[in-house]
Amino acid sequence: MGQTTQLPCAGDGICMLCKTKPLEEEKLTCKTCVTPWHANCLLSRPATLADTLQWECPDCTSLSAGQPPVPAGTVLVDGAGESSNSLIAAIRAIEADTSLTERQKANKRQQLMSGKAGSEEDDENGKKKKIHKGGEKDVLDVLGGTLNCSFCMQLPDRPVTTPCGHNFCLKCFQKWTAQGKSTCAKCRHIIPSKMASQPRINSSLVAAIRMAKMSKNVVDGGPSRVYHCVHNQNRPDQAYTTERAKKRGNANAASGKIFVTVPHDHFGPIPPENDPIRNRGVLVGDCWEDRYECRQWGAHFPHVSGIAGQSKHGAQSVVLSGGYMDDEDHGEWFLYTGSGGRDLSGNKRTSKEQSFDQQFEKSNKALQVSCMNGYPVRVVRSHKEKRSSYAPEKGLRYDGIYRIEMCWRKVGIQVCRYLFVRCDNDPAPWTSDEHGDWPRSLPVISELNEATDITERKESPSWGFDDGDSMWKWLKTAPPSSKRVEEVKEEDVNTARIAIRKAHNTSVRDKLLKEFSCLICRQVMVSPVTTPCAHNFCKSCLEGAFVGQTFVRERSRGGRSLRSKKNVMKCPSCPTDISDFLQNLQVNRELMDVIESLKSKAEENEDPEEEAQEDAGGSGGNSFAESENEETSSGTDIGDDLNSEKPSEAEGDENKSSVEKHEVPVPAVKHTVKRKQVDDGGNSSEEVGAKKMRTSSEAETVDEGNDSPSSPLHVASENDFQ
DNA sequence: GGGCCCGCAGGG
DNA sequence: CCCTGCGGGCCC
Repeated sequence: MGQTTQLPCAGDGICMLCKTKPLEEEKLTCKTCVTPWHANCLLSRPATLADTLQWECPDCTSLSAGQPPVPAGTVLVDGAGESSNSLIAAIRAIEADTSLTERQKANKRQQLMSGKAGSEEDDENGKKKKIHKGGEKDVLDVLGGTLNCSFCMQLPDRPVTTPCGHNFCLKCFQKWTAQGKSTCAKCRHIIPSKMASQPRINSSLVAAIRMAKMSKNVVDGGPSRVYHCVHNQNRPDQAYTTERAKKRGNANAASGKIFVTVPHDHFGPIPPENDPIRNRGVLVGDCWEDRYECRQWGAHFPHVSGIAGQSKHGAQSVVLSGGYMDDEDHGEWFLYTGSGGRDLSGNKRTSKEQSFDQQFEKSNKALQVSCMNGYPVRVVRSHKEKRSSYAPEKGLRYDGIYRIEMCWRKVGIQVCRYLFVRCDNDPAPWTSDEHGDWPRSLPVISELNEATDITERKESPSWGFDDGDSMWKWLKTAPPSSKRVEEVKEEDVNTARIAIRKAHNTSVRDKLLKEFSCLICRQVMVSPVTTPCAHNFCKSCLEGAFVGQTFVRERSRGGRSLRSKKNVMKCPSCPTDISDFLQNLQVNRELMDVIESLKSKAEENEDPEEEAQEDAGGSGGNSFAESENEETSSGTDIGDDLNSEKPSEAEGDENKSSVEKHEVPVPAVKHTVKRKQVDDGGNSSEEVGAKKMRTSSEAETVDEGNDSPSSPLHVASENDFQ
């Protein structure tokens, strides 16, 4: 794997693409990052000696311009040519301005990207005005650039945090480690190898940057619909702390109630009108504990299969969960492998080895149909995809709409392959951008050179970017559904809505709490530390959590290490061993500064939250109310209310009764599960399975309580492609 | 952490 | 009705 893109030479000088050590004259050094590259493996090489000296590598080109280099012959995704031309032209103009220093150029580029520029093309297009109302002094101004990534000197994009508390862009960090560097670029502390190989995005910092960018709005209690993704990931890992986690038995559970009213063959986003319970639809960043919950909210219906689709109709959604080793995830685009070709004998559901060829049939055909028609495909990422930096820490997360731009069959044991490219109006959960996707050019896929059955879309896509509206939408009518939709009872909707609103809160302090609570003390973090697994705690809380346990240092007695497995100290939020990290806790000063700054801003404007709450209430927003989650889970509020009306209803032998009766917002659907009996004779008492229960409490993702129509696409700014 | 195996849902 | 499947719990 890893053959798709262009890669530099590693620390040992070996080209990461062709794995050979290039001759001196085959080496190209980037003028910006000084990384060596193998010229023979580049898609386009500088033509003259002068060009060679001024050569900028593909990474830097894409980092600075937010756009990958576009080699000759690259297909442009629709719209890119038109709409982003002016932006690209503006970037080129900056680059060409010899009166500017590199630093000034970077600043200008950043302004351009973040929509603050107020420059020519704003007026030209007249559609990029909204976000920054005037030049108010926001949190970022106050911080004066301390948050910037020390590689690119810009706000960290997809921020990752080293155990020593320093923050970088994921891309910059990866480039650093790819050169064989194993120490922090800022303080030279050692970077643990696991973090170097699998850096995880620090979702609190994503939130911090988003809030800082929009700090004016935050204080207004204003829109922040993009946050909901974050705190969900950053919540304590209930699987290790609560009763619910100890409960077992979802393995063979029946599906719970579907809470949305879209048919199973519905294409595109789940809109608010099909979400009678929350009236907000499924938003980018929504998280679920498992595939059952994901299914209940309509993001992806099949509970084992990774592809939802019908060969005649098209595919509606996919899940990325690492089931196929060839998959490659670059966030805004990824390569997906079709299903099939595996030996499932022995009553298996999955298998690792690809034992025979796949064909474009069934689900694989469905994906191909979606490719050819340019249908929107919902994408859900699972924590089980361990190799991706974009995977959520736990559970599953809705990452928005993608389109399949091409598909083909790969050589070897033939598998169907699909190139997915993001095209959603909301920003991806890992960016701190305020805007969604802008049409982008396709990445270069090297495996295509040896591919067969290459399929590309011939006609215009059904889902595309409308230049007039500056947004992605249906350009053709959506394919009609052939499935029936289950209704949701009116009174249940109302009951649920009231219950949800009860748990709703929108004060600034609550928002800070949601995003920045320490997972131990549940207060807004003081002196935050970020673990290598990207969880955040107060320094003192984390220290306190292990105070009873004496850490046995790694010294040996009689040659034998004292630290056995039992002495390993696990992150309070996940099973990661953080023993080493605990030995030398470093505060994430940059995160701390943002939080402090936001906090003091919030305190300045303490009052106006009441009205804001009123307004927001109308949209039926809800929130997690996560701070009480352990004792009285937020969902139980709802469940209890409803259950008290209908006590012990689904108690019965037929497990599907409640489903068929549409006991709607009952978040807890009960069902029985038969357990396999292991030989020992007639013990009838145990053999009928235990009652299993699924609650939806974890499925309630946060809504910032604001669906104000002013939210949408703001500035057209270019998204970093890879 | 790896292997095993189950019911269930959905496509055809 | 049969076949498939990027889950999930459990046991080791």
